[in-house]
Amino acid sequence: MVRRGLERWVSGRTVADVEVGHPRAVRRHLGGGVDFTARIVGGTALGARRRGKYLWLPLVVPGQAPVAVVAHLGMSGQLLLRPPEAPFEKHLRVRFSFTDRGRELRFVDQRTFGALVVDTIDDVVAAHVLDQLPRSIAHIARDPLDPAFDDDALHRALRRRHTGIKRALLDQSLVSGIGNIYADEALWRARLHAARPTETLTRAETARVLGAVREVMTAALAQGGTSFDSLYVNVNGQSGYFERSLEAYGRAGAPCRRCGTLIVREPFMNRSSYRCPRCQPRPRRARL
DNA sequence: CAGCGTACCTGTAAGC
DNA sequence: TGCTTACAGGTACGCT
Repeated sequence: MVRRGLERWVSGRTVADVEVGHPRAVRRHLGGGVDFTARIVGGTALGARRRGKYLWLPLVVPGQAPVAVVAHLGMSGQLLLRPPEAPFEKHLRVRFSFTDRGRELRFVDQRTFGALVVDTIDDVVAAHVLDQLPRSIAHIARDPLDPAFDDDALHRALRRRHTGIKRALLDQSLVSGIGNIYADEALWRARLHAARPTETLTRAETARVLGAVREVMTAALAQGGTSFDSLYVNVNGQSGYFERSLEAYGRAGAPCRRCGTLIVREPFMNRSSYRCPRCQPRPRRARL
């Protein structure tokens, strides 16, 4: 959704100036804010791409190798398209203005977990810039809704791993786009415990998990989608999804909508997991 | 090297 | 009422 909005609003436009208002927003850019700006001013955006939780804008800069502005929105990040005269948002971190003096792109991020990087794109034939992955996210796997996602390869990768299924689902190098909430929802649907060892997963179980992940992502996408009909690119695609469809996440003490057993909350990696103790019993050999 | 724990940050909500 | 503490989230890095 955000990607589509970006594509529509930013494609073909040339960056006039960049203002980095908060150094933390570019902390993963090695050259710092000055270099971040220098590398993209004068560059023209070719489109907008996404992989997992990352978005990027491939840019052609005259006299330079193509680059990409790579964004991770973290939990609270937004990319907004605002008139230049619009008052600054409280948590405005980075501002991109364009030579056409139209709407500027603003990166707004309350909790500062999001980050922007200017990255190189390897081995580029100019015509294929849009197909290349920026270097910094070369390790990010496809998401399960990607037509090129390989279900069988994931199954084999899981069987090779020695960890719990929830940890694996959160590992963006195995499968991308899944966070704590989607993981809990998918595991509830697939009736699997978070600590189920990945090396013992059957083909049918992997298929069940993948099917569940796809259902959750599709539902979230459908409900989050409403937010982008306004003139800005909104990101908080979960707001609508939160209200209705959650079956496990955040429902501690509430009855499981399949069997009525009370959902429990358990500590997991310094945060929480939610599950139905009856539908998702702890496996004899658990890997958390 | 694979797997696991933790720091990073800030607003909200619960607890005293 | 006002202060303190816990919690939420994804990633990168350090340790075993």
